[in-house]
Amino acid sequence: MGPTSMYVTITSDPTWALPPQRLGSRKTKLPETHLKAGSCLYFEGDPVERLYQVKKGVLRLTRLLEDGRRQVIAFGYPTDIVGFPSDGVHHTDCDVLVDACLQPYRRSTLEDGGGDPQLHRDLLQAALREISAMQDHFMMLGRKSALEKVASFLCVLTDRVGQNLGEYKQVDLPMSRGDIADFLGLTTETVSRTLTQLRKNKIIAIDNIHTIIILRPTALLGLSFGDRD
Amino acid sequence: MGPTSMYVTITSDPTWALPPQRLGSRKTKLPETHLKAGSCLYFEGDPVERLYQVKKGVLRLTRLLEDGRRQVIAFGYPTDIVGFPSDGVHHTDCDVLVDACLQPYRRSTLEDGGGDPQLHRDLLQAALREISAMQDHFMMLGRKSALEKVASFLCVLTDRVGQNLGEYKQVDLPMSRGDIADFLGLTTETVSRTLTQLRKNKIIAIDNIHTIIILRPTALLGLSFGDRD
DNA sequence: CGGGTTCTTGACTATCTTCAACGAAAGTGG
DNA sequence: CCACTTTCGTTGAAGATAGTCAAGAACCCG
Repeated sequence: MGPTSMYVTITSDPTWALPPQRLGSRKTKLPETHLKAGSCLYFEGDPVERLYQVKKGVLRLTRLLEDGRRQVIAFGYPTDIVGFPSDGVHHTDCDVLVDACLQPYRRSTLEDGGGDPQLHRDLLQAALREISAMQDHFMMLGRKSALEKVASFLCVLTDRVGQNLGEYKQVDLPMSRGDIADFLGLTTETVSRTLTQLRKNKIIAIDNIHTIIILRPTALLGLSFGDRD
Repeated sequence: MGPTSMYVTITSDPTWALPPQRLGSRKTKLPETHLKAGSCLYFEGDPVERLYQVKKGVLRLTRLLEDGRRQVIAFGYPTDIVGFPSDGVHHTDCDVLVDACLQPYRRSTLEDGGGDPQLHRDLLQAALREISAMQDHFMMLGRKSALEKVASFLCVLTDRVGQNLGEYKQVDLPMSRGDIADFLGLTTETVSRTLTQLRKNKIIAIDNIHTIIILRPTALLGLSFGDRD
């Protein structure tokens, strides 16, 4: 997947496979930012000074409704870019889930090039990929069942940051069940039950709360598309 | 709301109120395109040659899952811009719901300026607004009830293209109930029943299938946020 | 008109949520 | 380092919301 925040979406688009590891040229590069888990990068409504490419760690982008309902918009993993402005301000909160290292870019680089045309192009492409990725996520939120959502989530995360263990795969879930629920439009209870169901069907194993072993990757992928279990 | 496709989202962002009616300067402008209802502007997977600003009419952007499930991504109303590319191809289908007149722009204008910096900036801003609007729509799809979704939909559409009739308002729904359902992540039956419920509670009146009168705009807005009816 | 599509309505069902309890894990202060 | 507290995760039972299936009504188009 490309240099844009992570959406849990099954896409077979092969052009996403090779994200540029380093954007633009090196002139007047801003220093990297290091942030501890639990800290906050920005809040909804803050004026945008910088965009950030995640180098290490995991971020969480959220939006809140007045009555407290919450939607996790995306998780930001390495190579992702977060902080696209709209009318000059942030439209999500952004918190750090896992100690992070971020490369900041000036907002002006996105908006008028700011003397680095290559970086300008890269940031724009990242924004366009973001739009496409969000469209995929619409399908997930609007049209998939709880099982399909959770299966999709595990598949995408495993593809991006999982490890191969022979025929099995393993993936770390640094976020809480509540975060996953708010990302998928479910409740924590439903996420928990769905994981249990996958475990009982021997599709996955739950090594510890934050570490999932994918016992049958192909079966899980099938479930994410709605194949009968 | 700004020059980006319509998402049904309640946002109080005041900066969205004044979309530029004409983007960029006039040099080498492409001729407007006229399309009949029922025709198709592009399909998912088509290479992107042009972006389009809707001048008149209504477009529908959709995405399909292999098994036929469908998600309407957005409806395109006048001032909206549709057709943002990702990796050079379209990621939705785009059909015409109401006879449309479109202003095309070269893809290169978005991607490298193409000799018109102002237009380049405007298109980029439209893309960034699109991201923000989609984030709002996530909240709708993931966290709102059927009643809240339908109420939100009516409110946003009325704000954008409704007419004032004294204390009442009126709005045209050129799309089918199925389109609304696929936009909101519901079934046609649920959309229909929810409209009936609003009618029975005297919040709206259904003049004809495609014309809704908002009898109590404030009450409807309340429902869209989850106030008790 | 007449036939096909779309919309509405009803009865029933399934899925997911809610509420509640319990257990496990993690954080805190002695 | 351990006991205490709190948060987080799992599970169960009950309930609500929205989906499914089916039929009839309204609308549209030739």
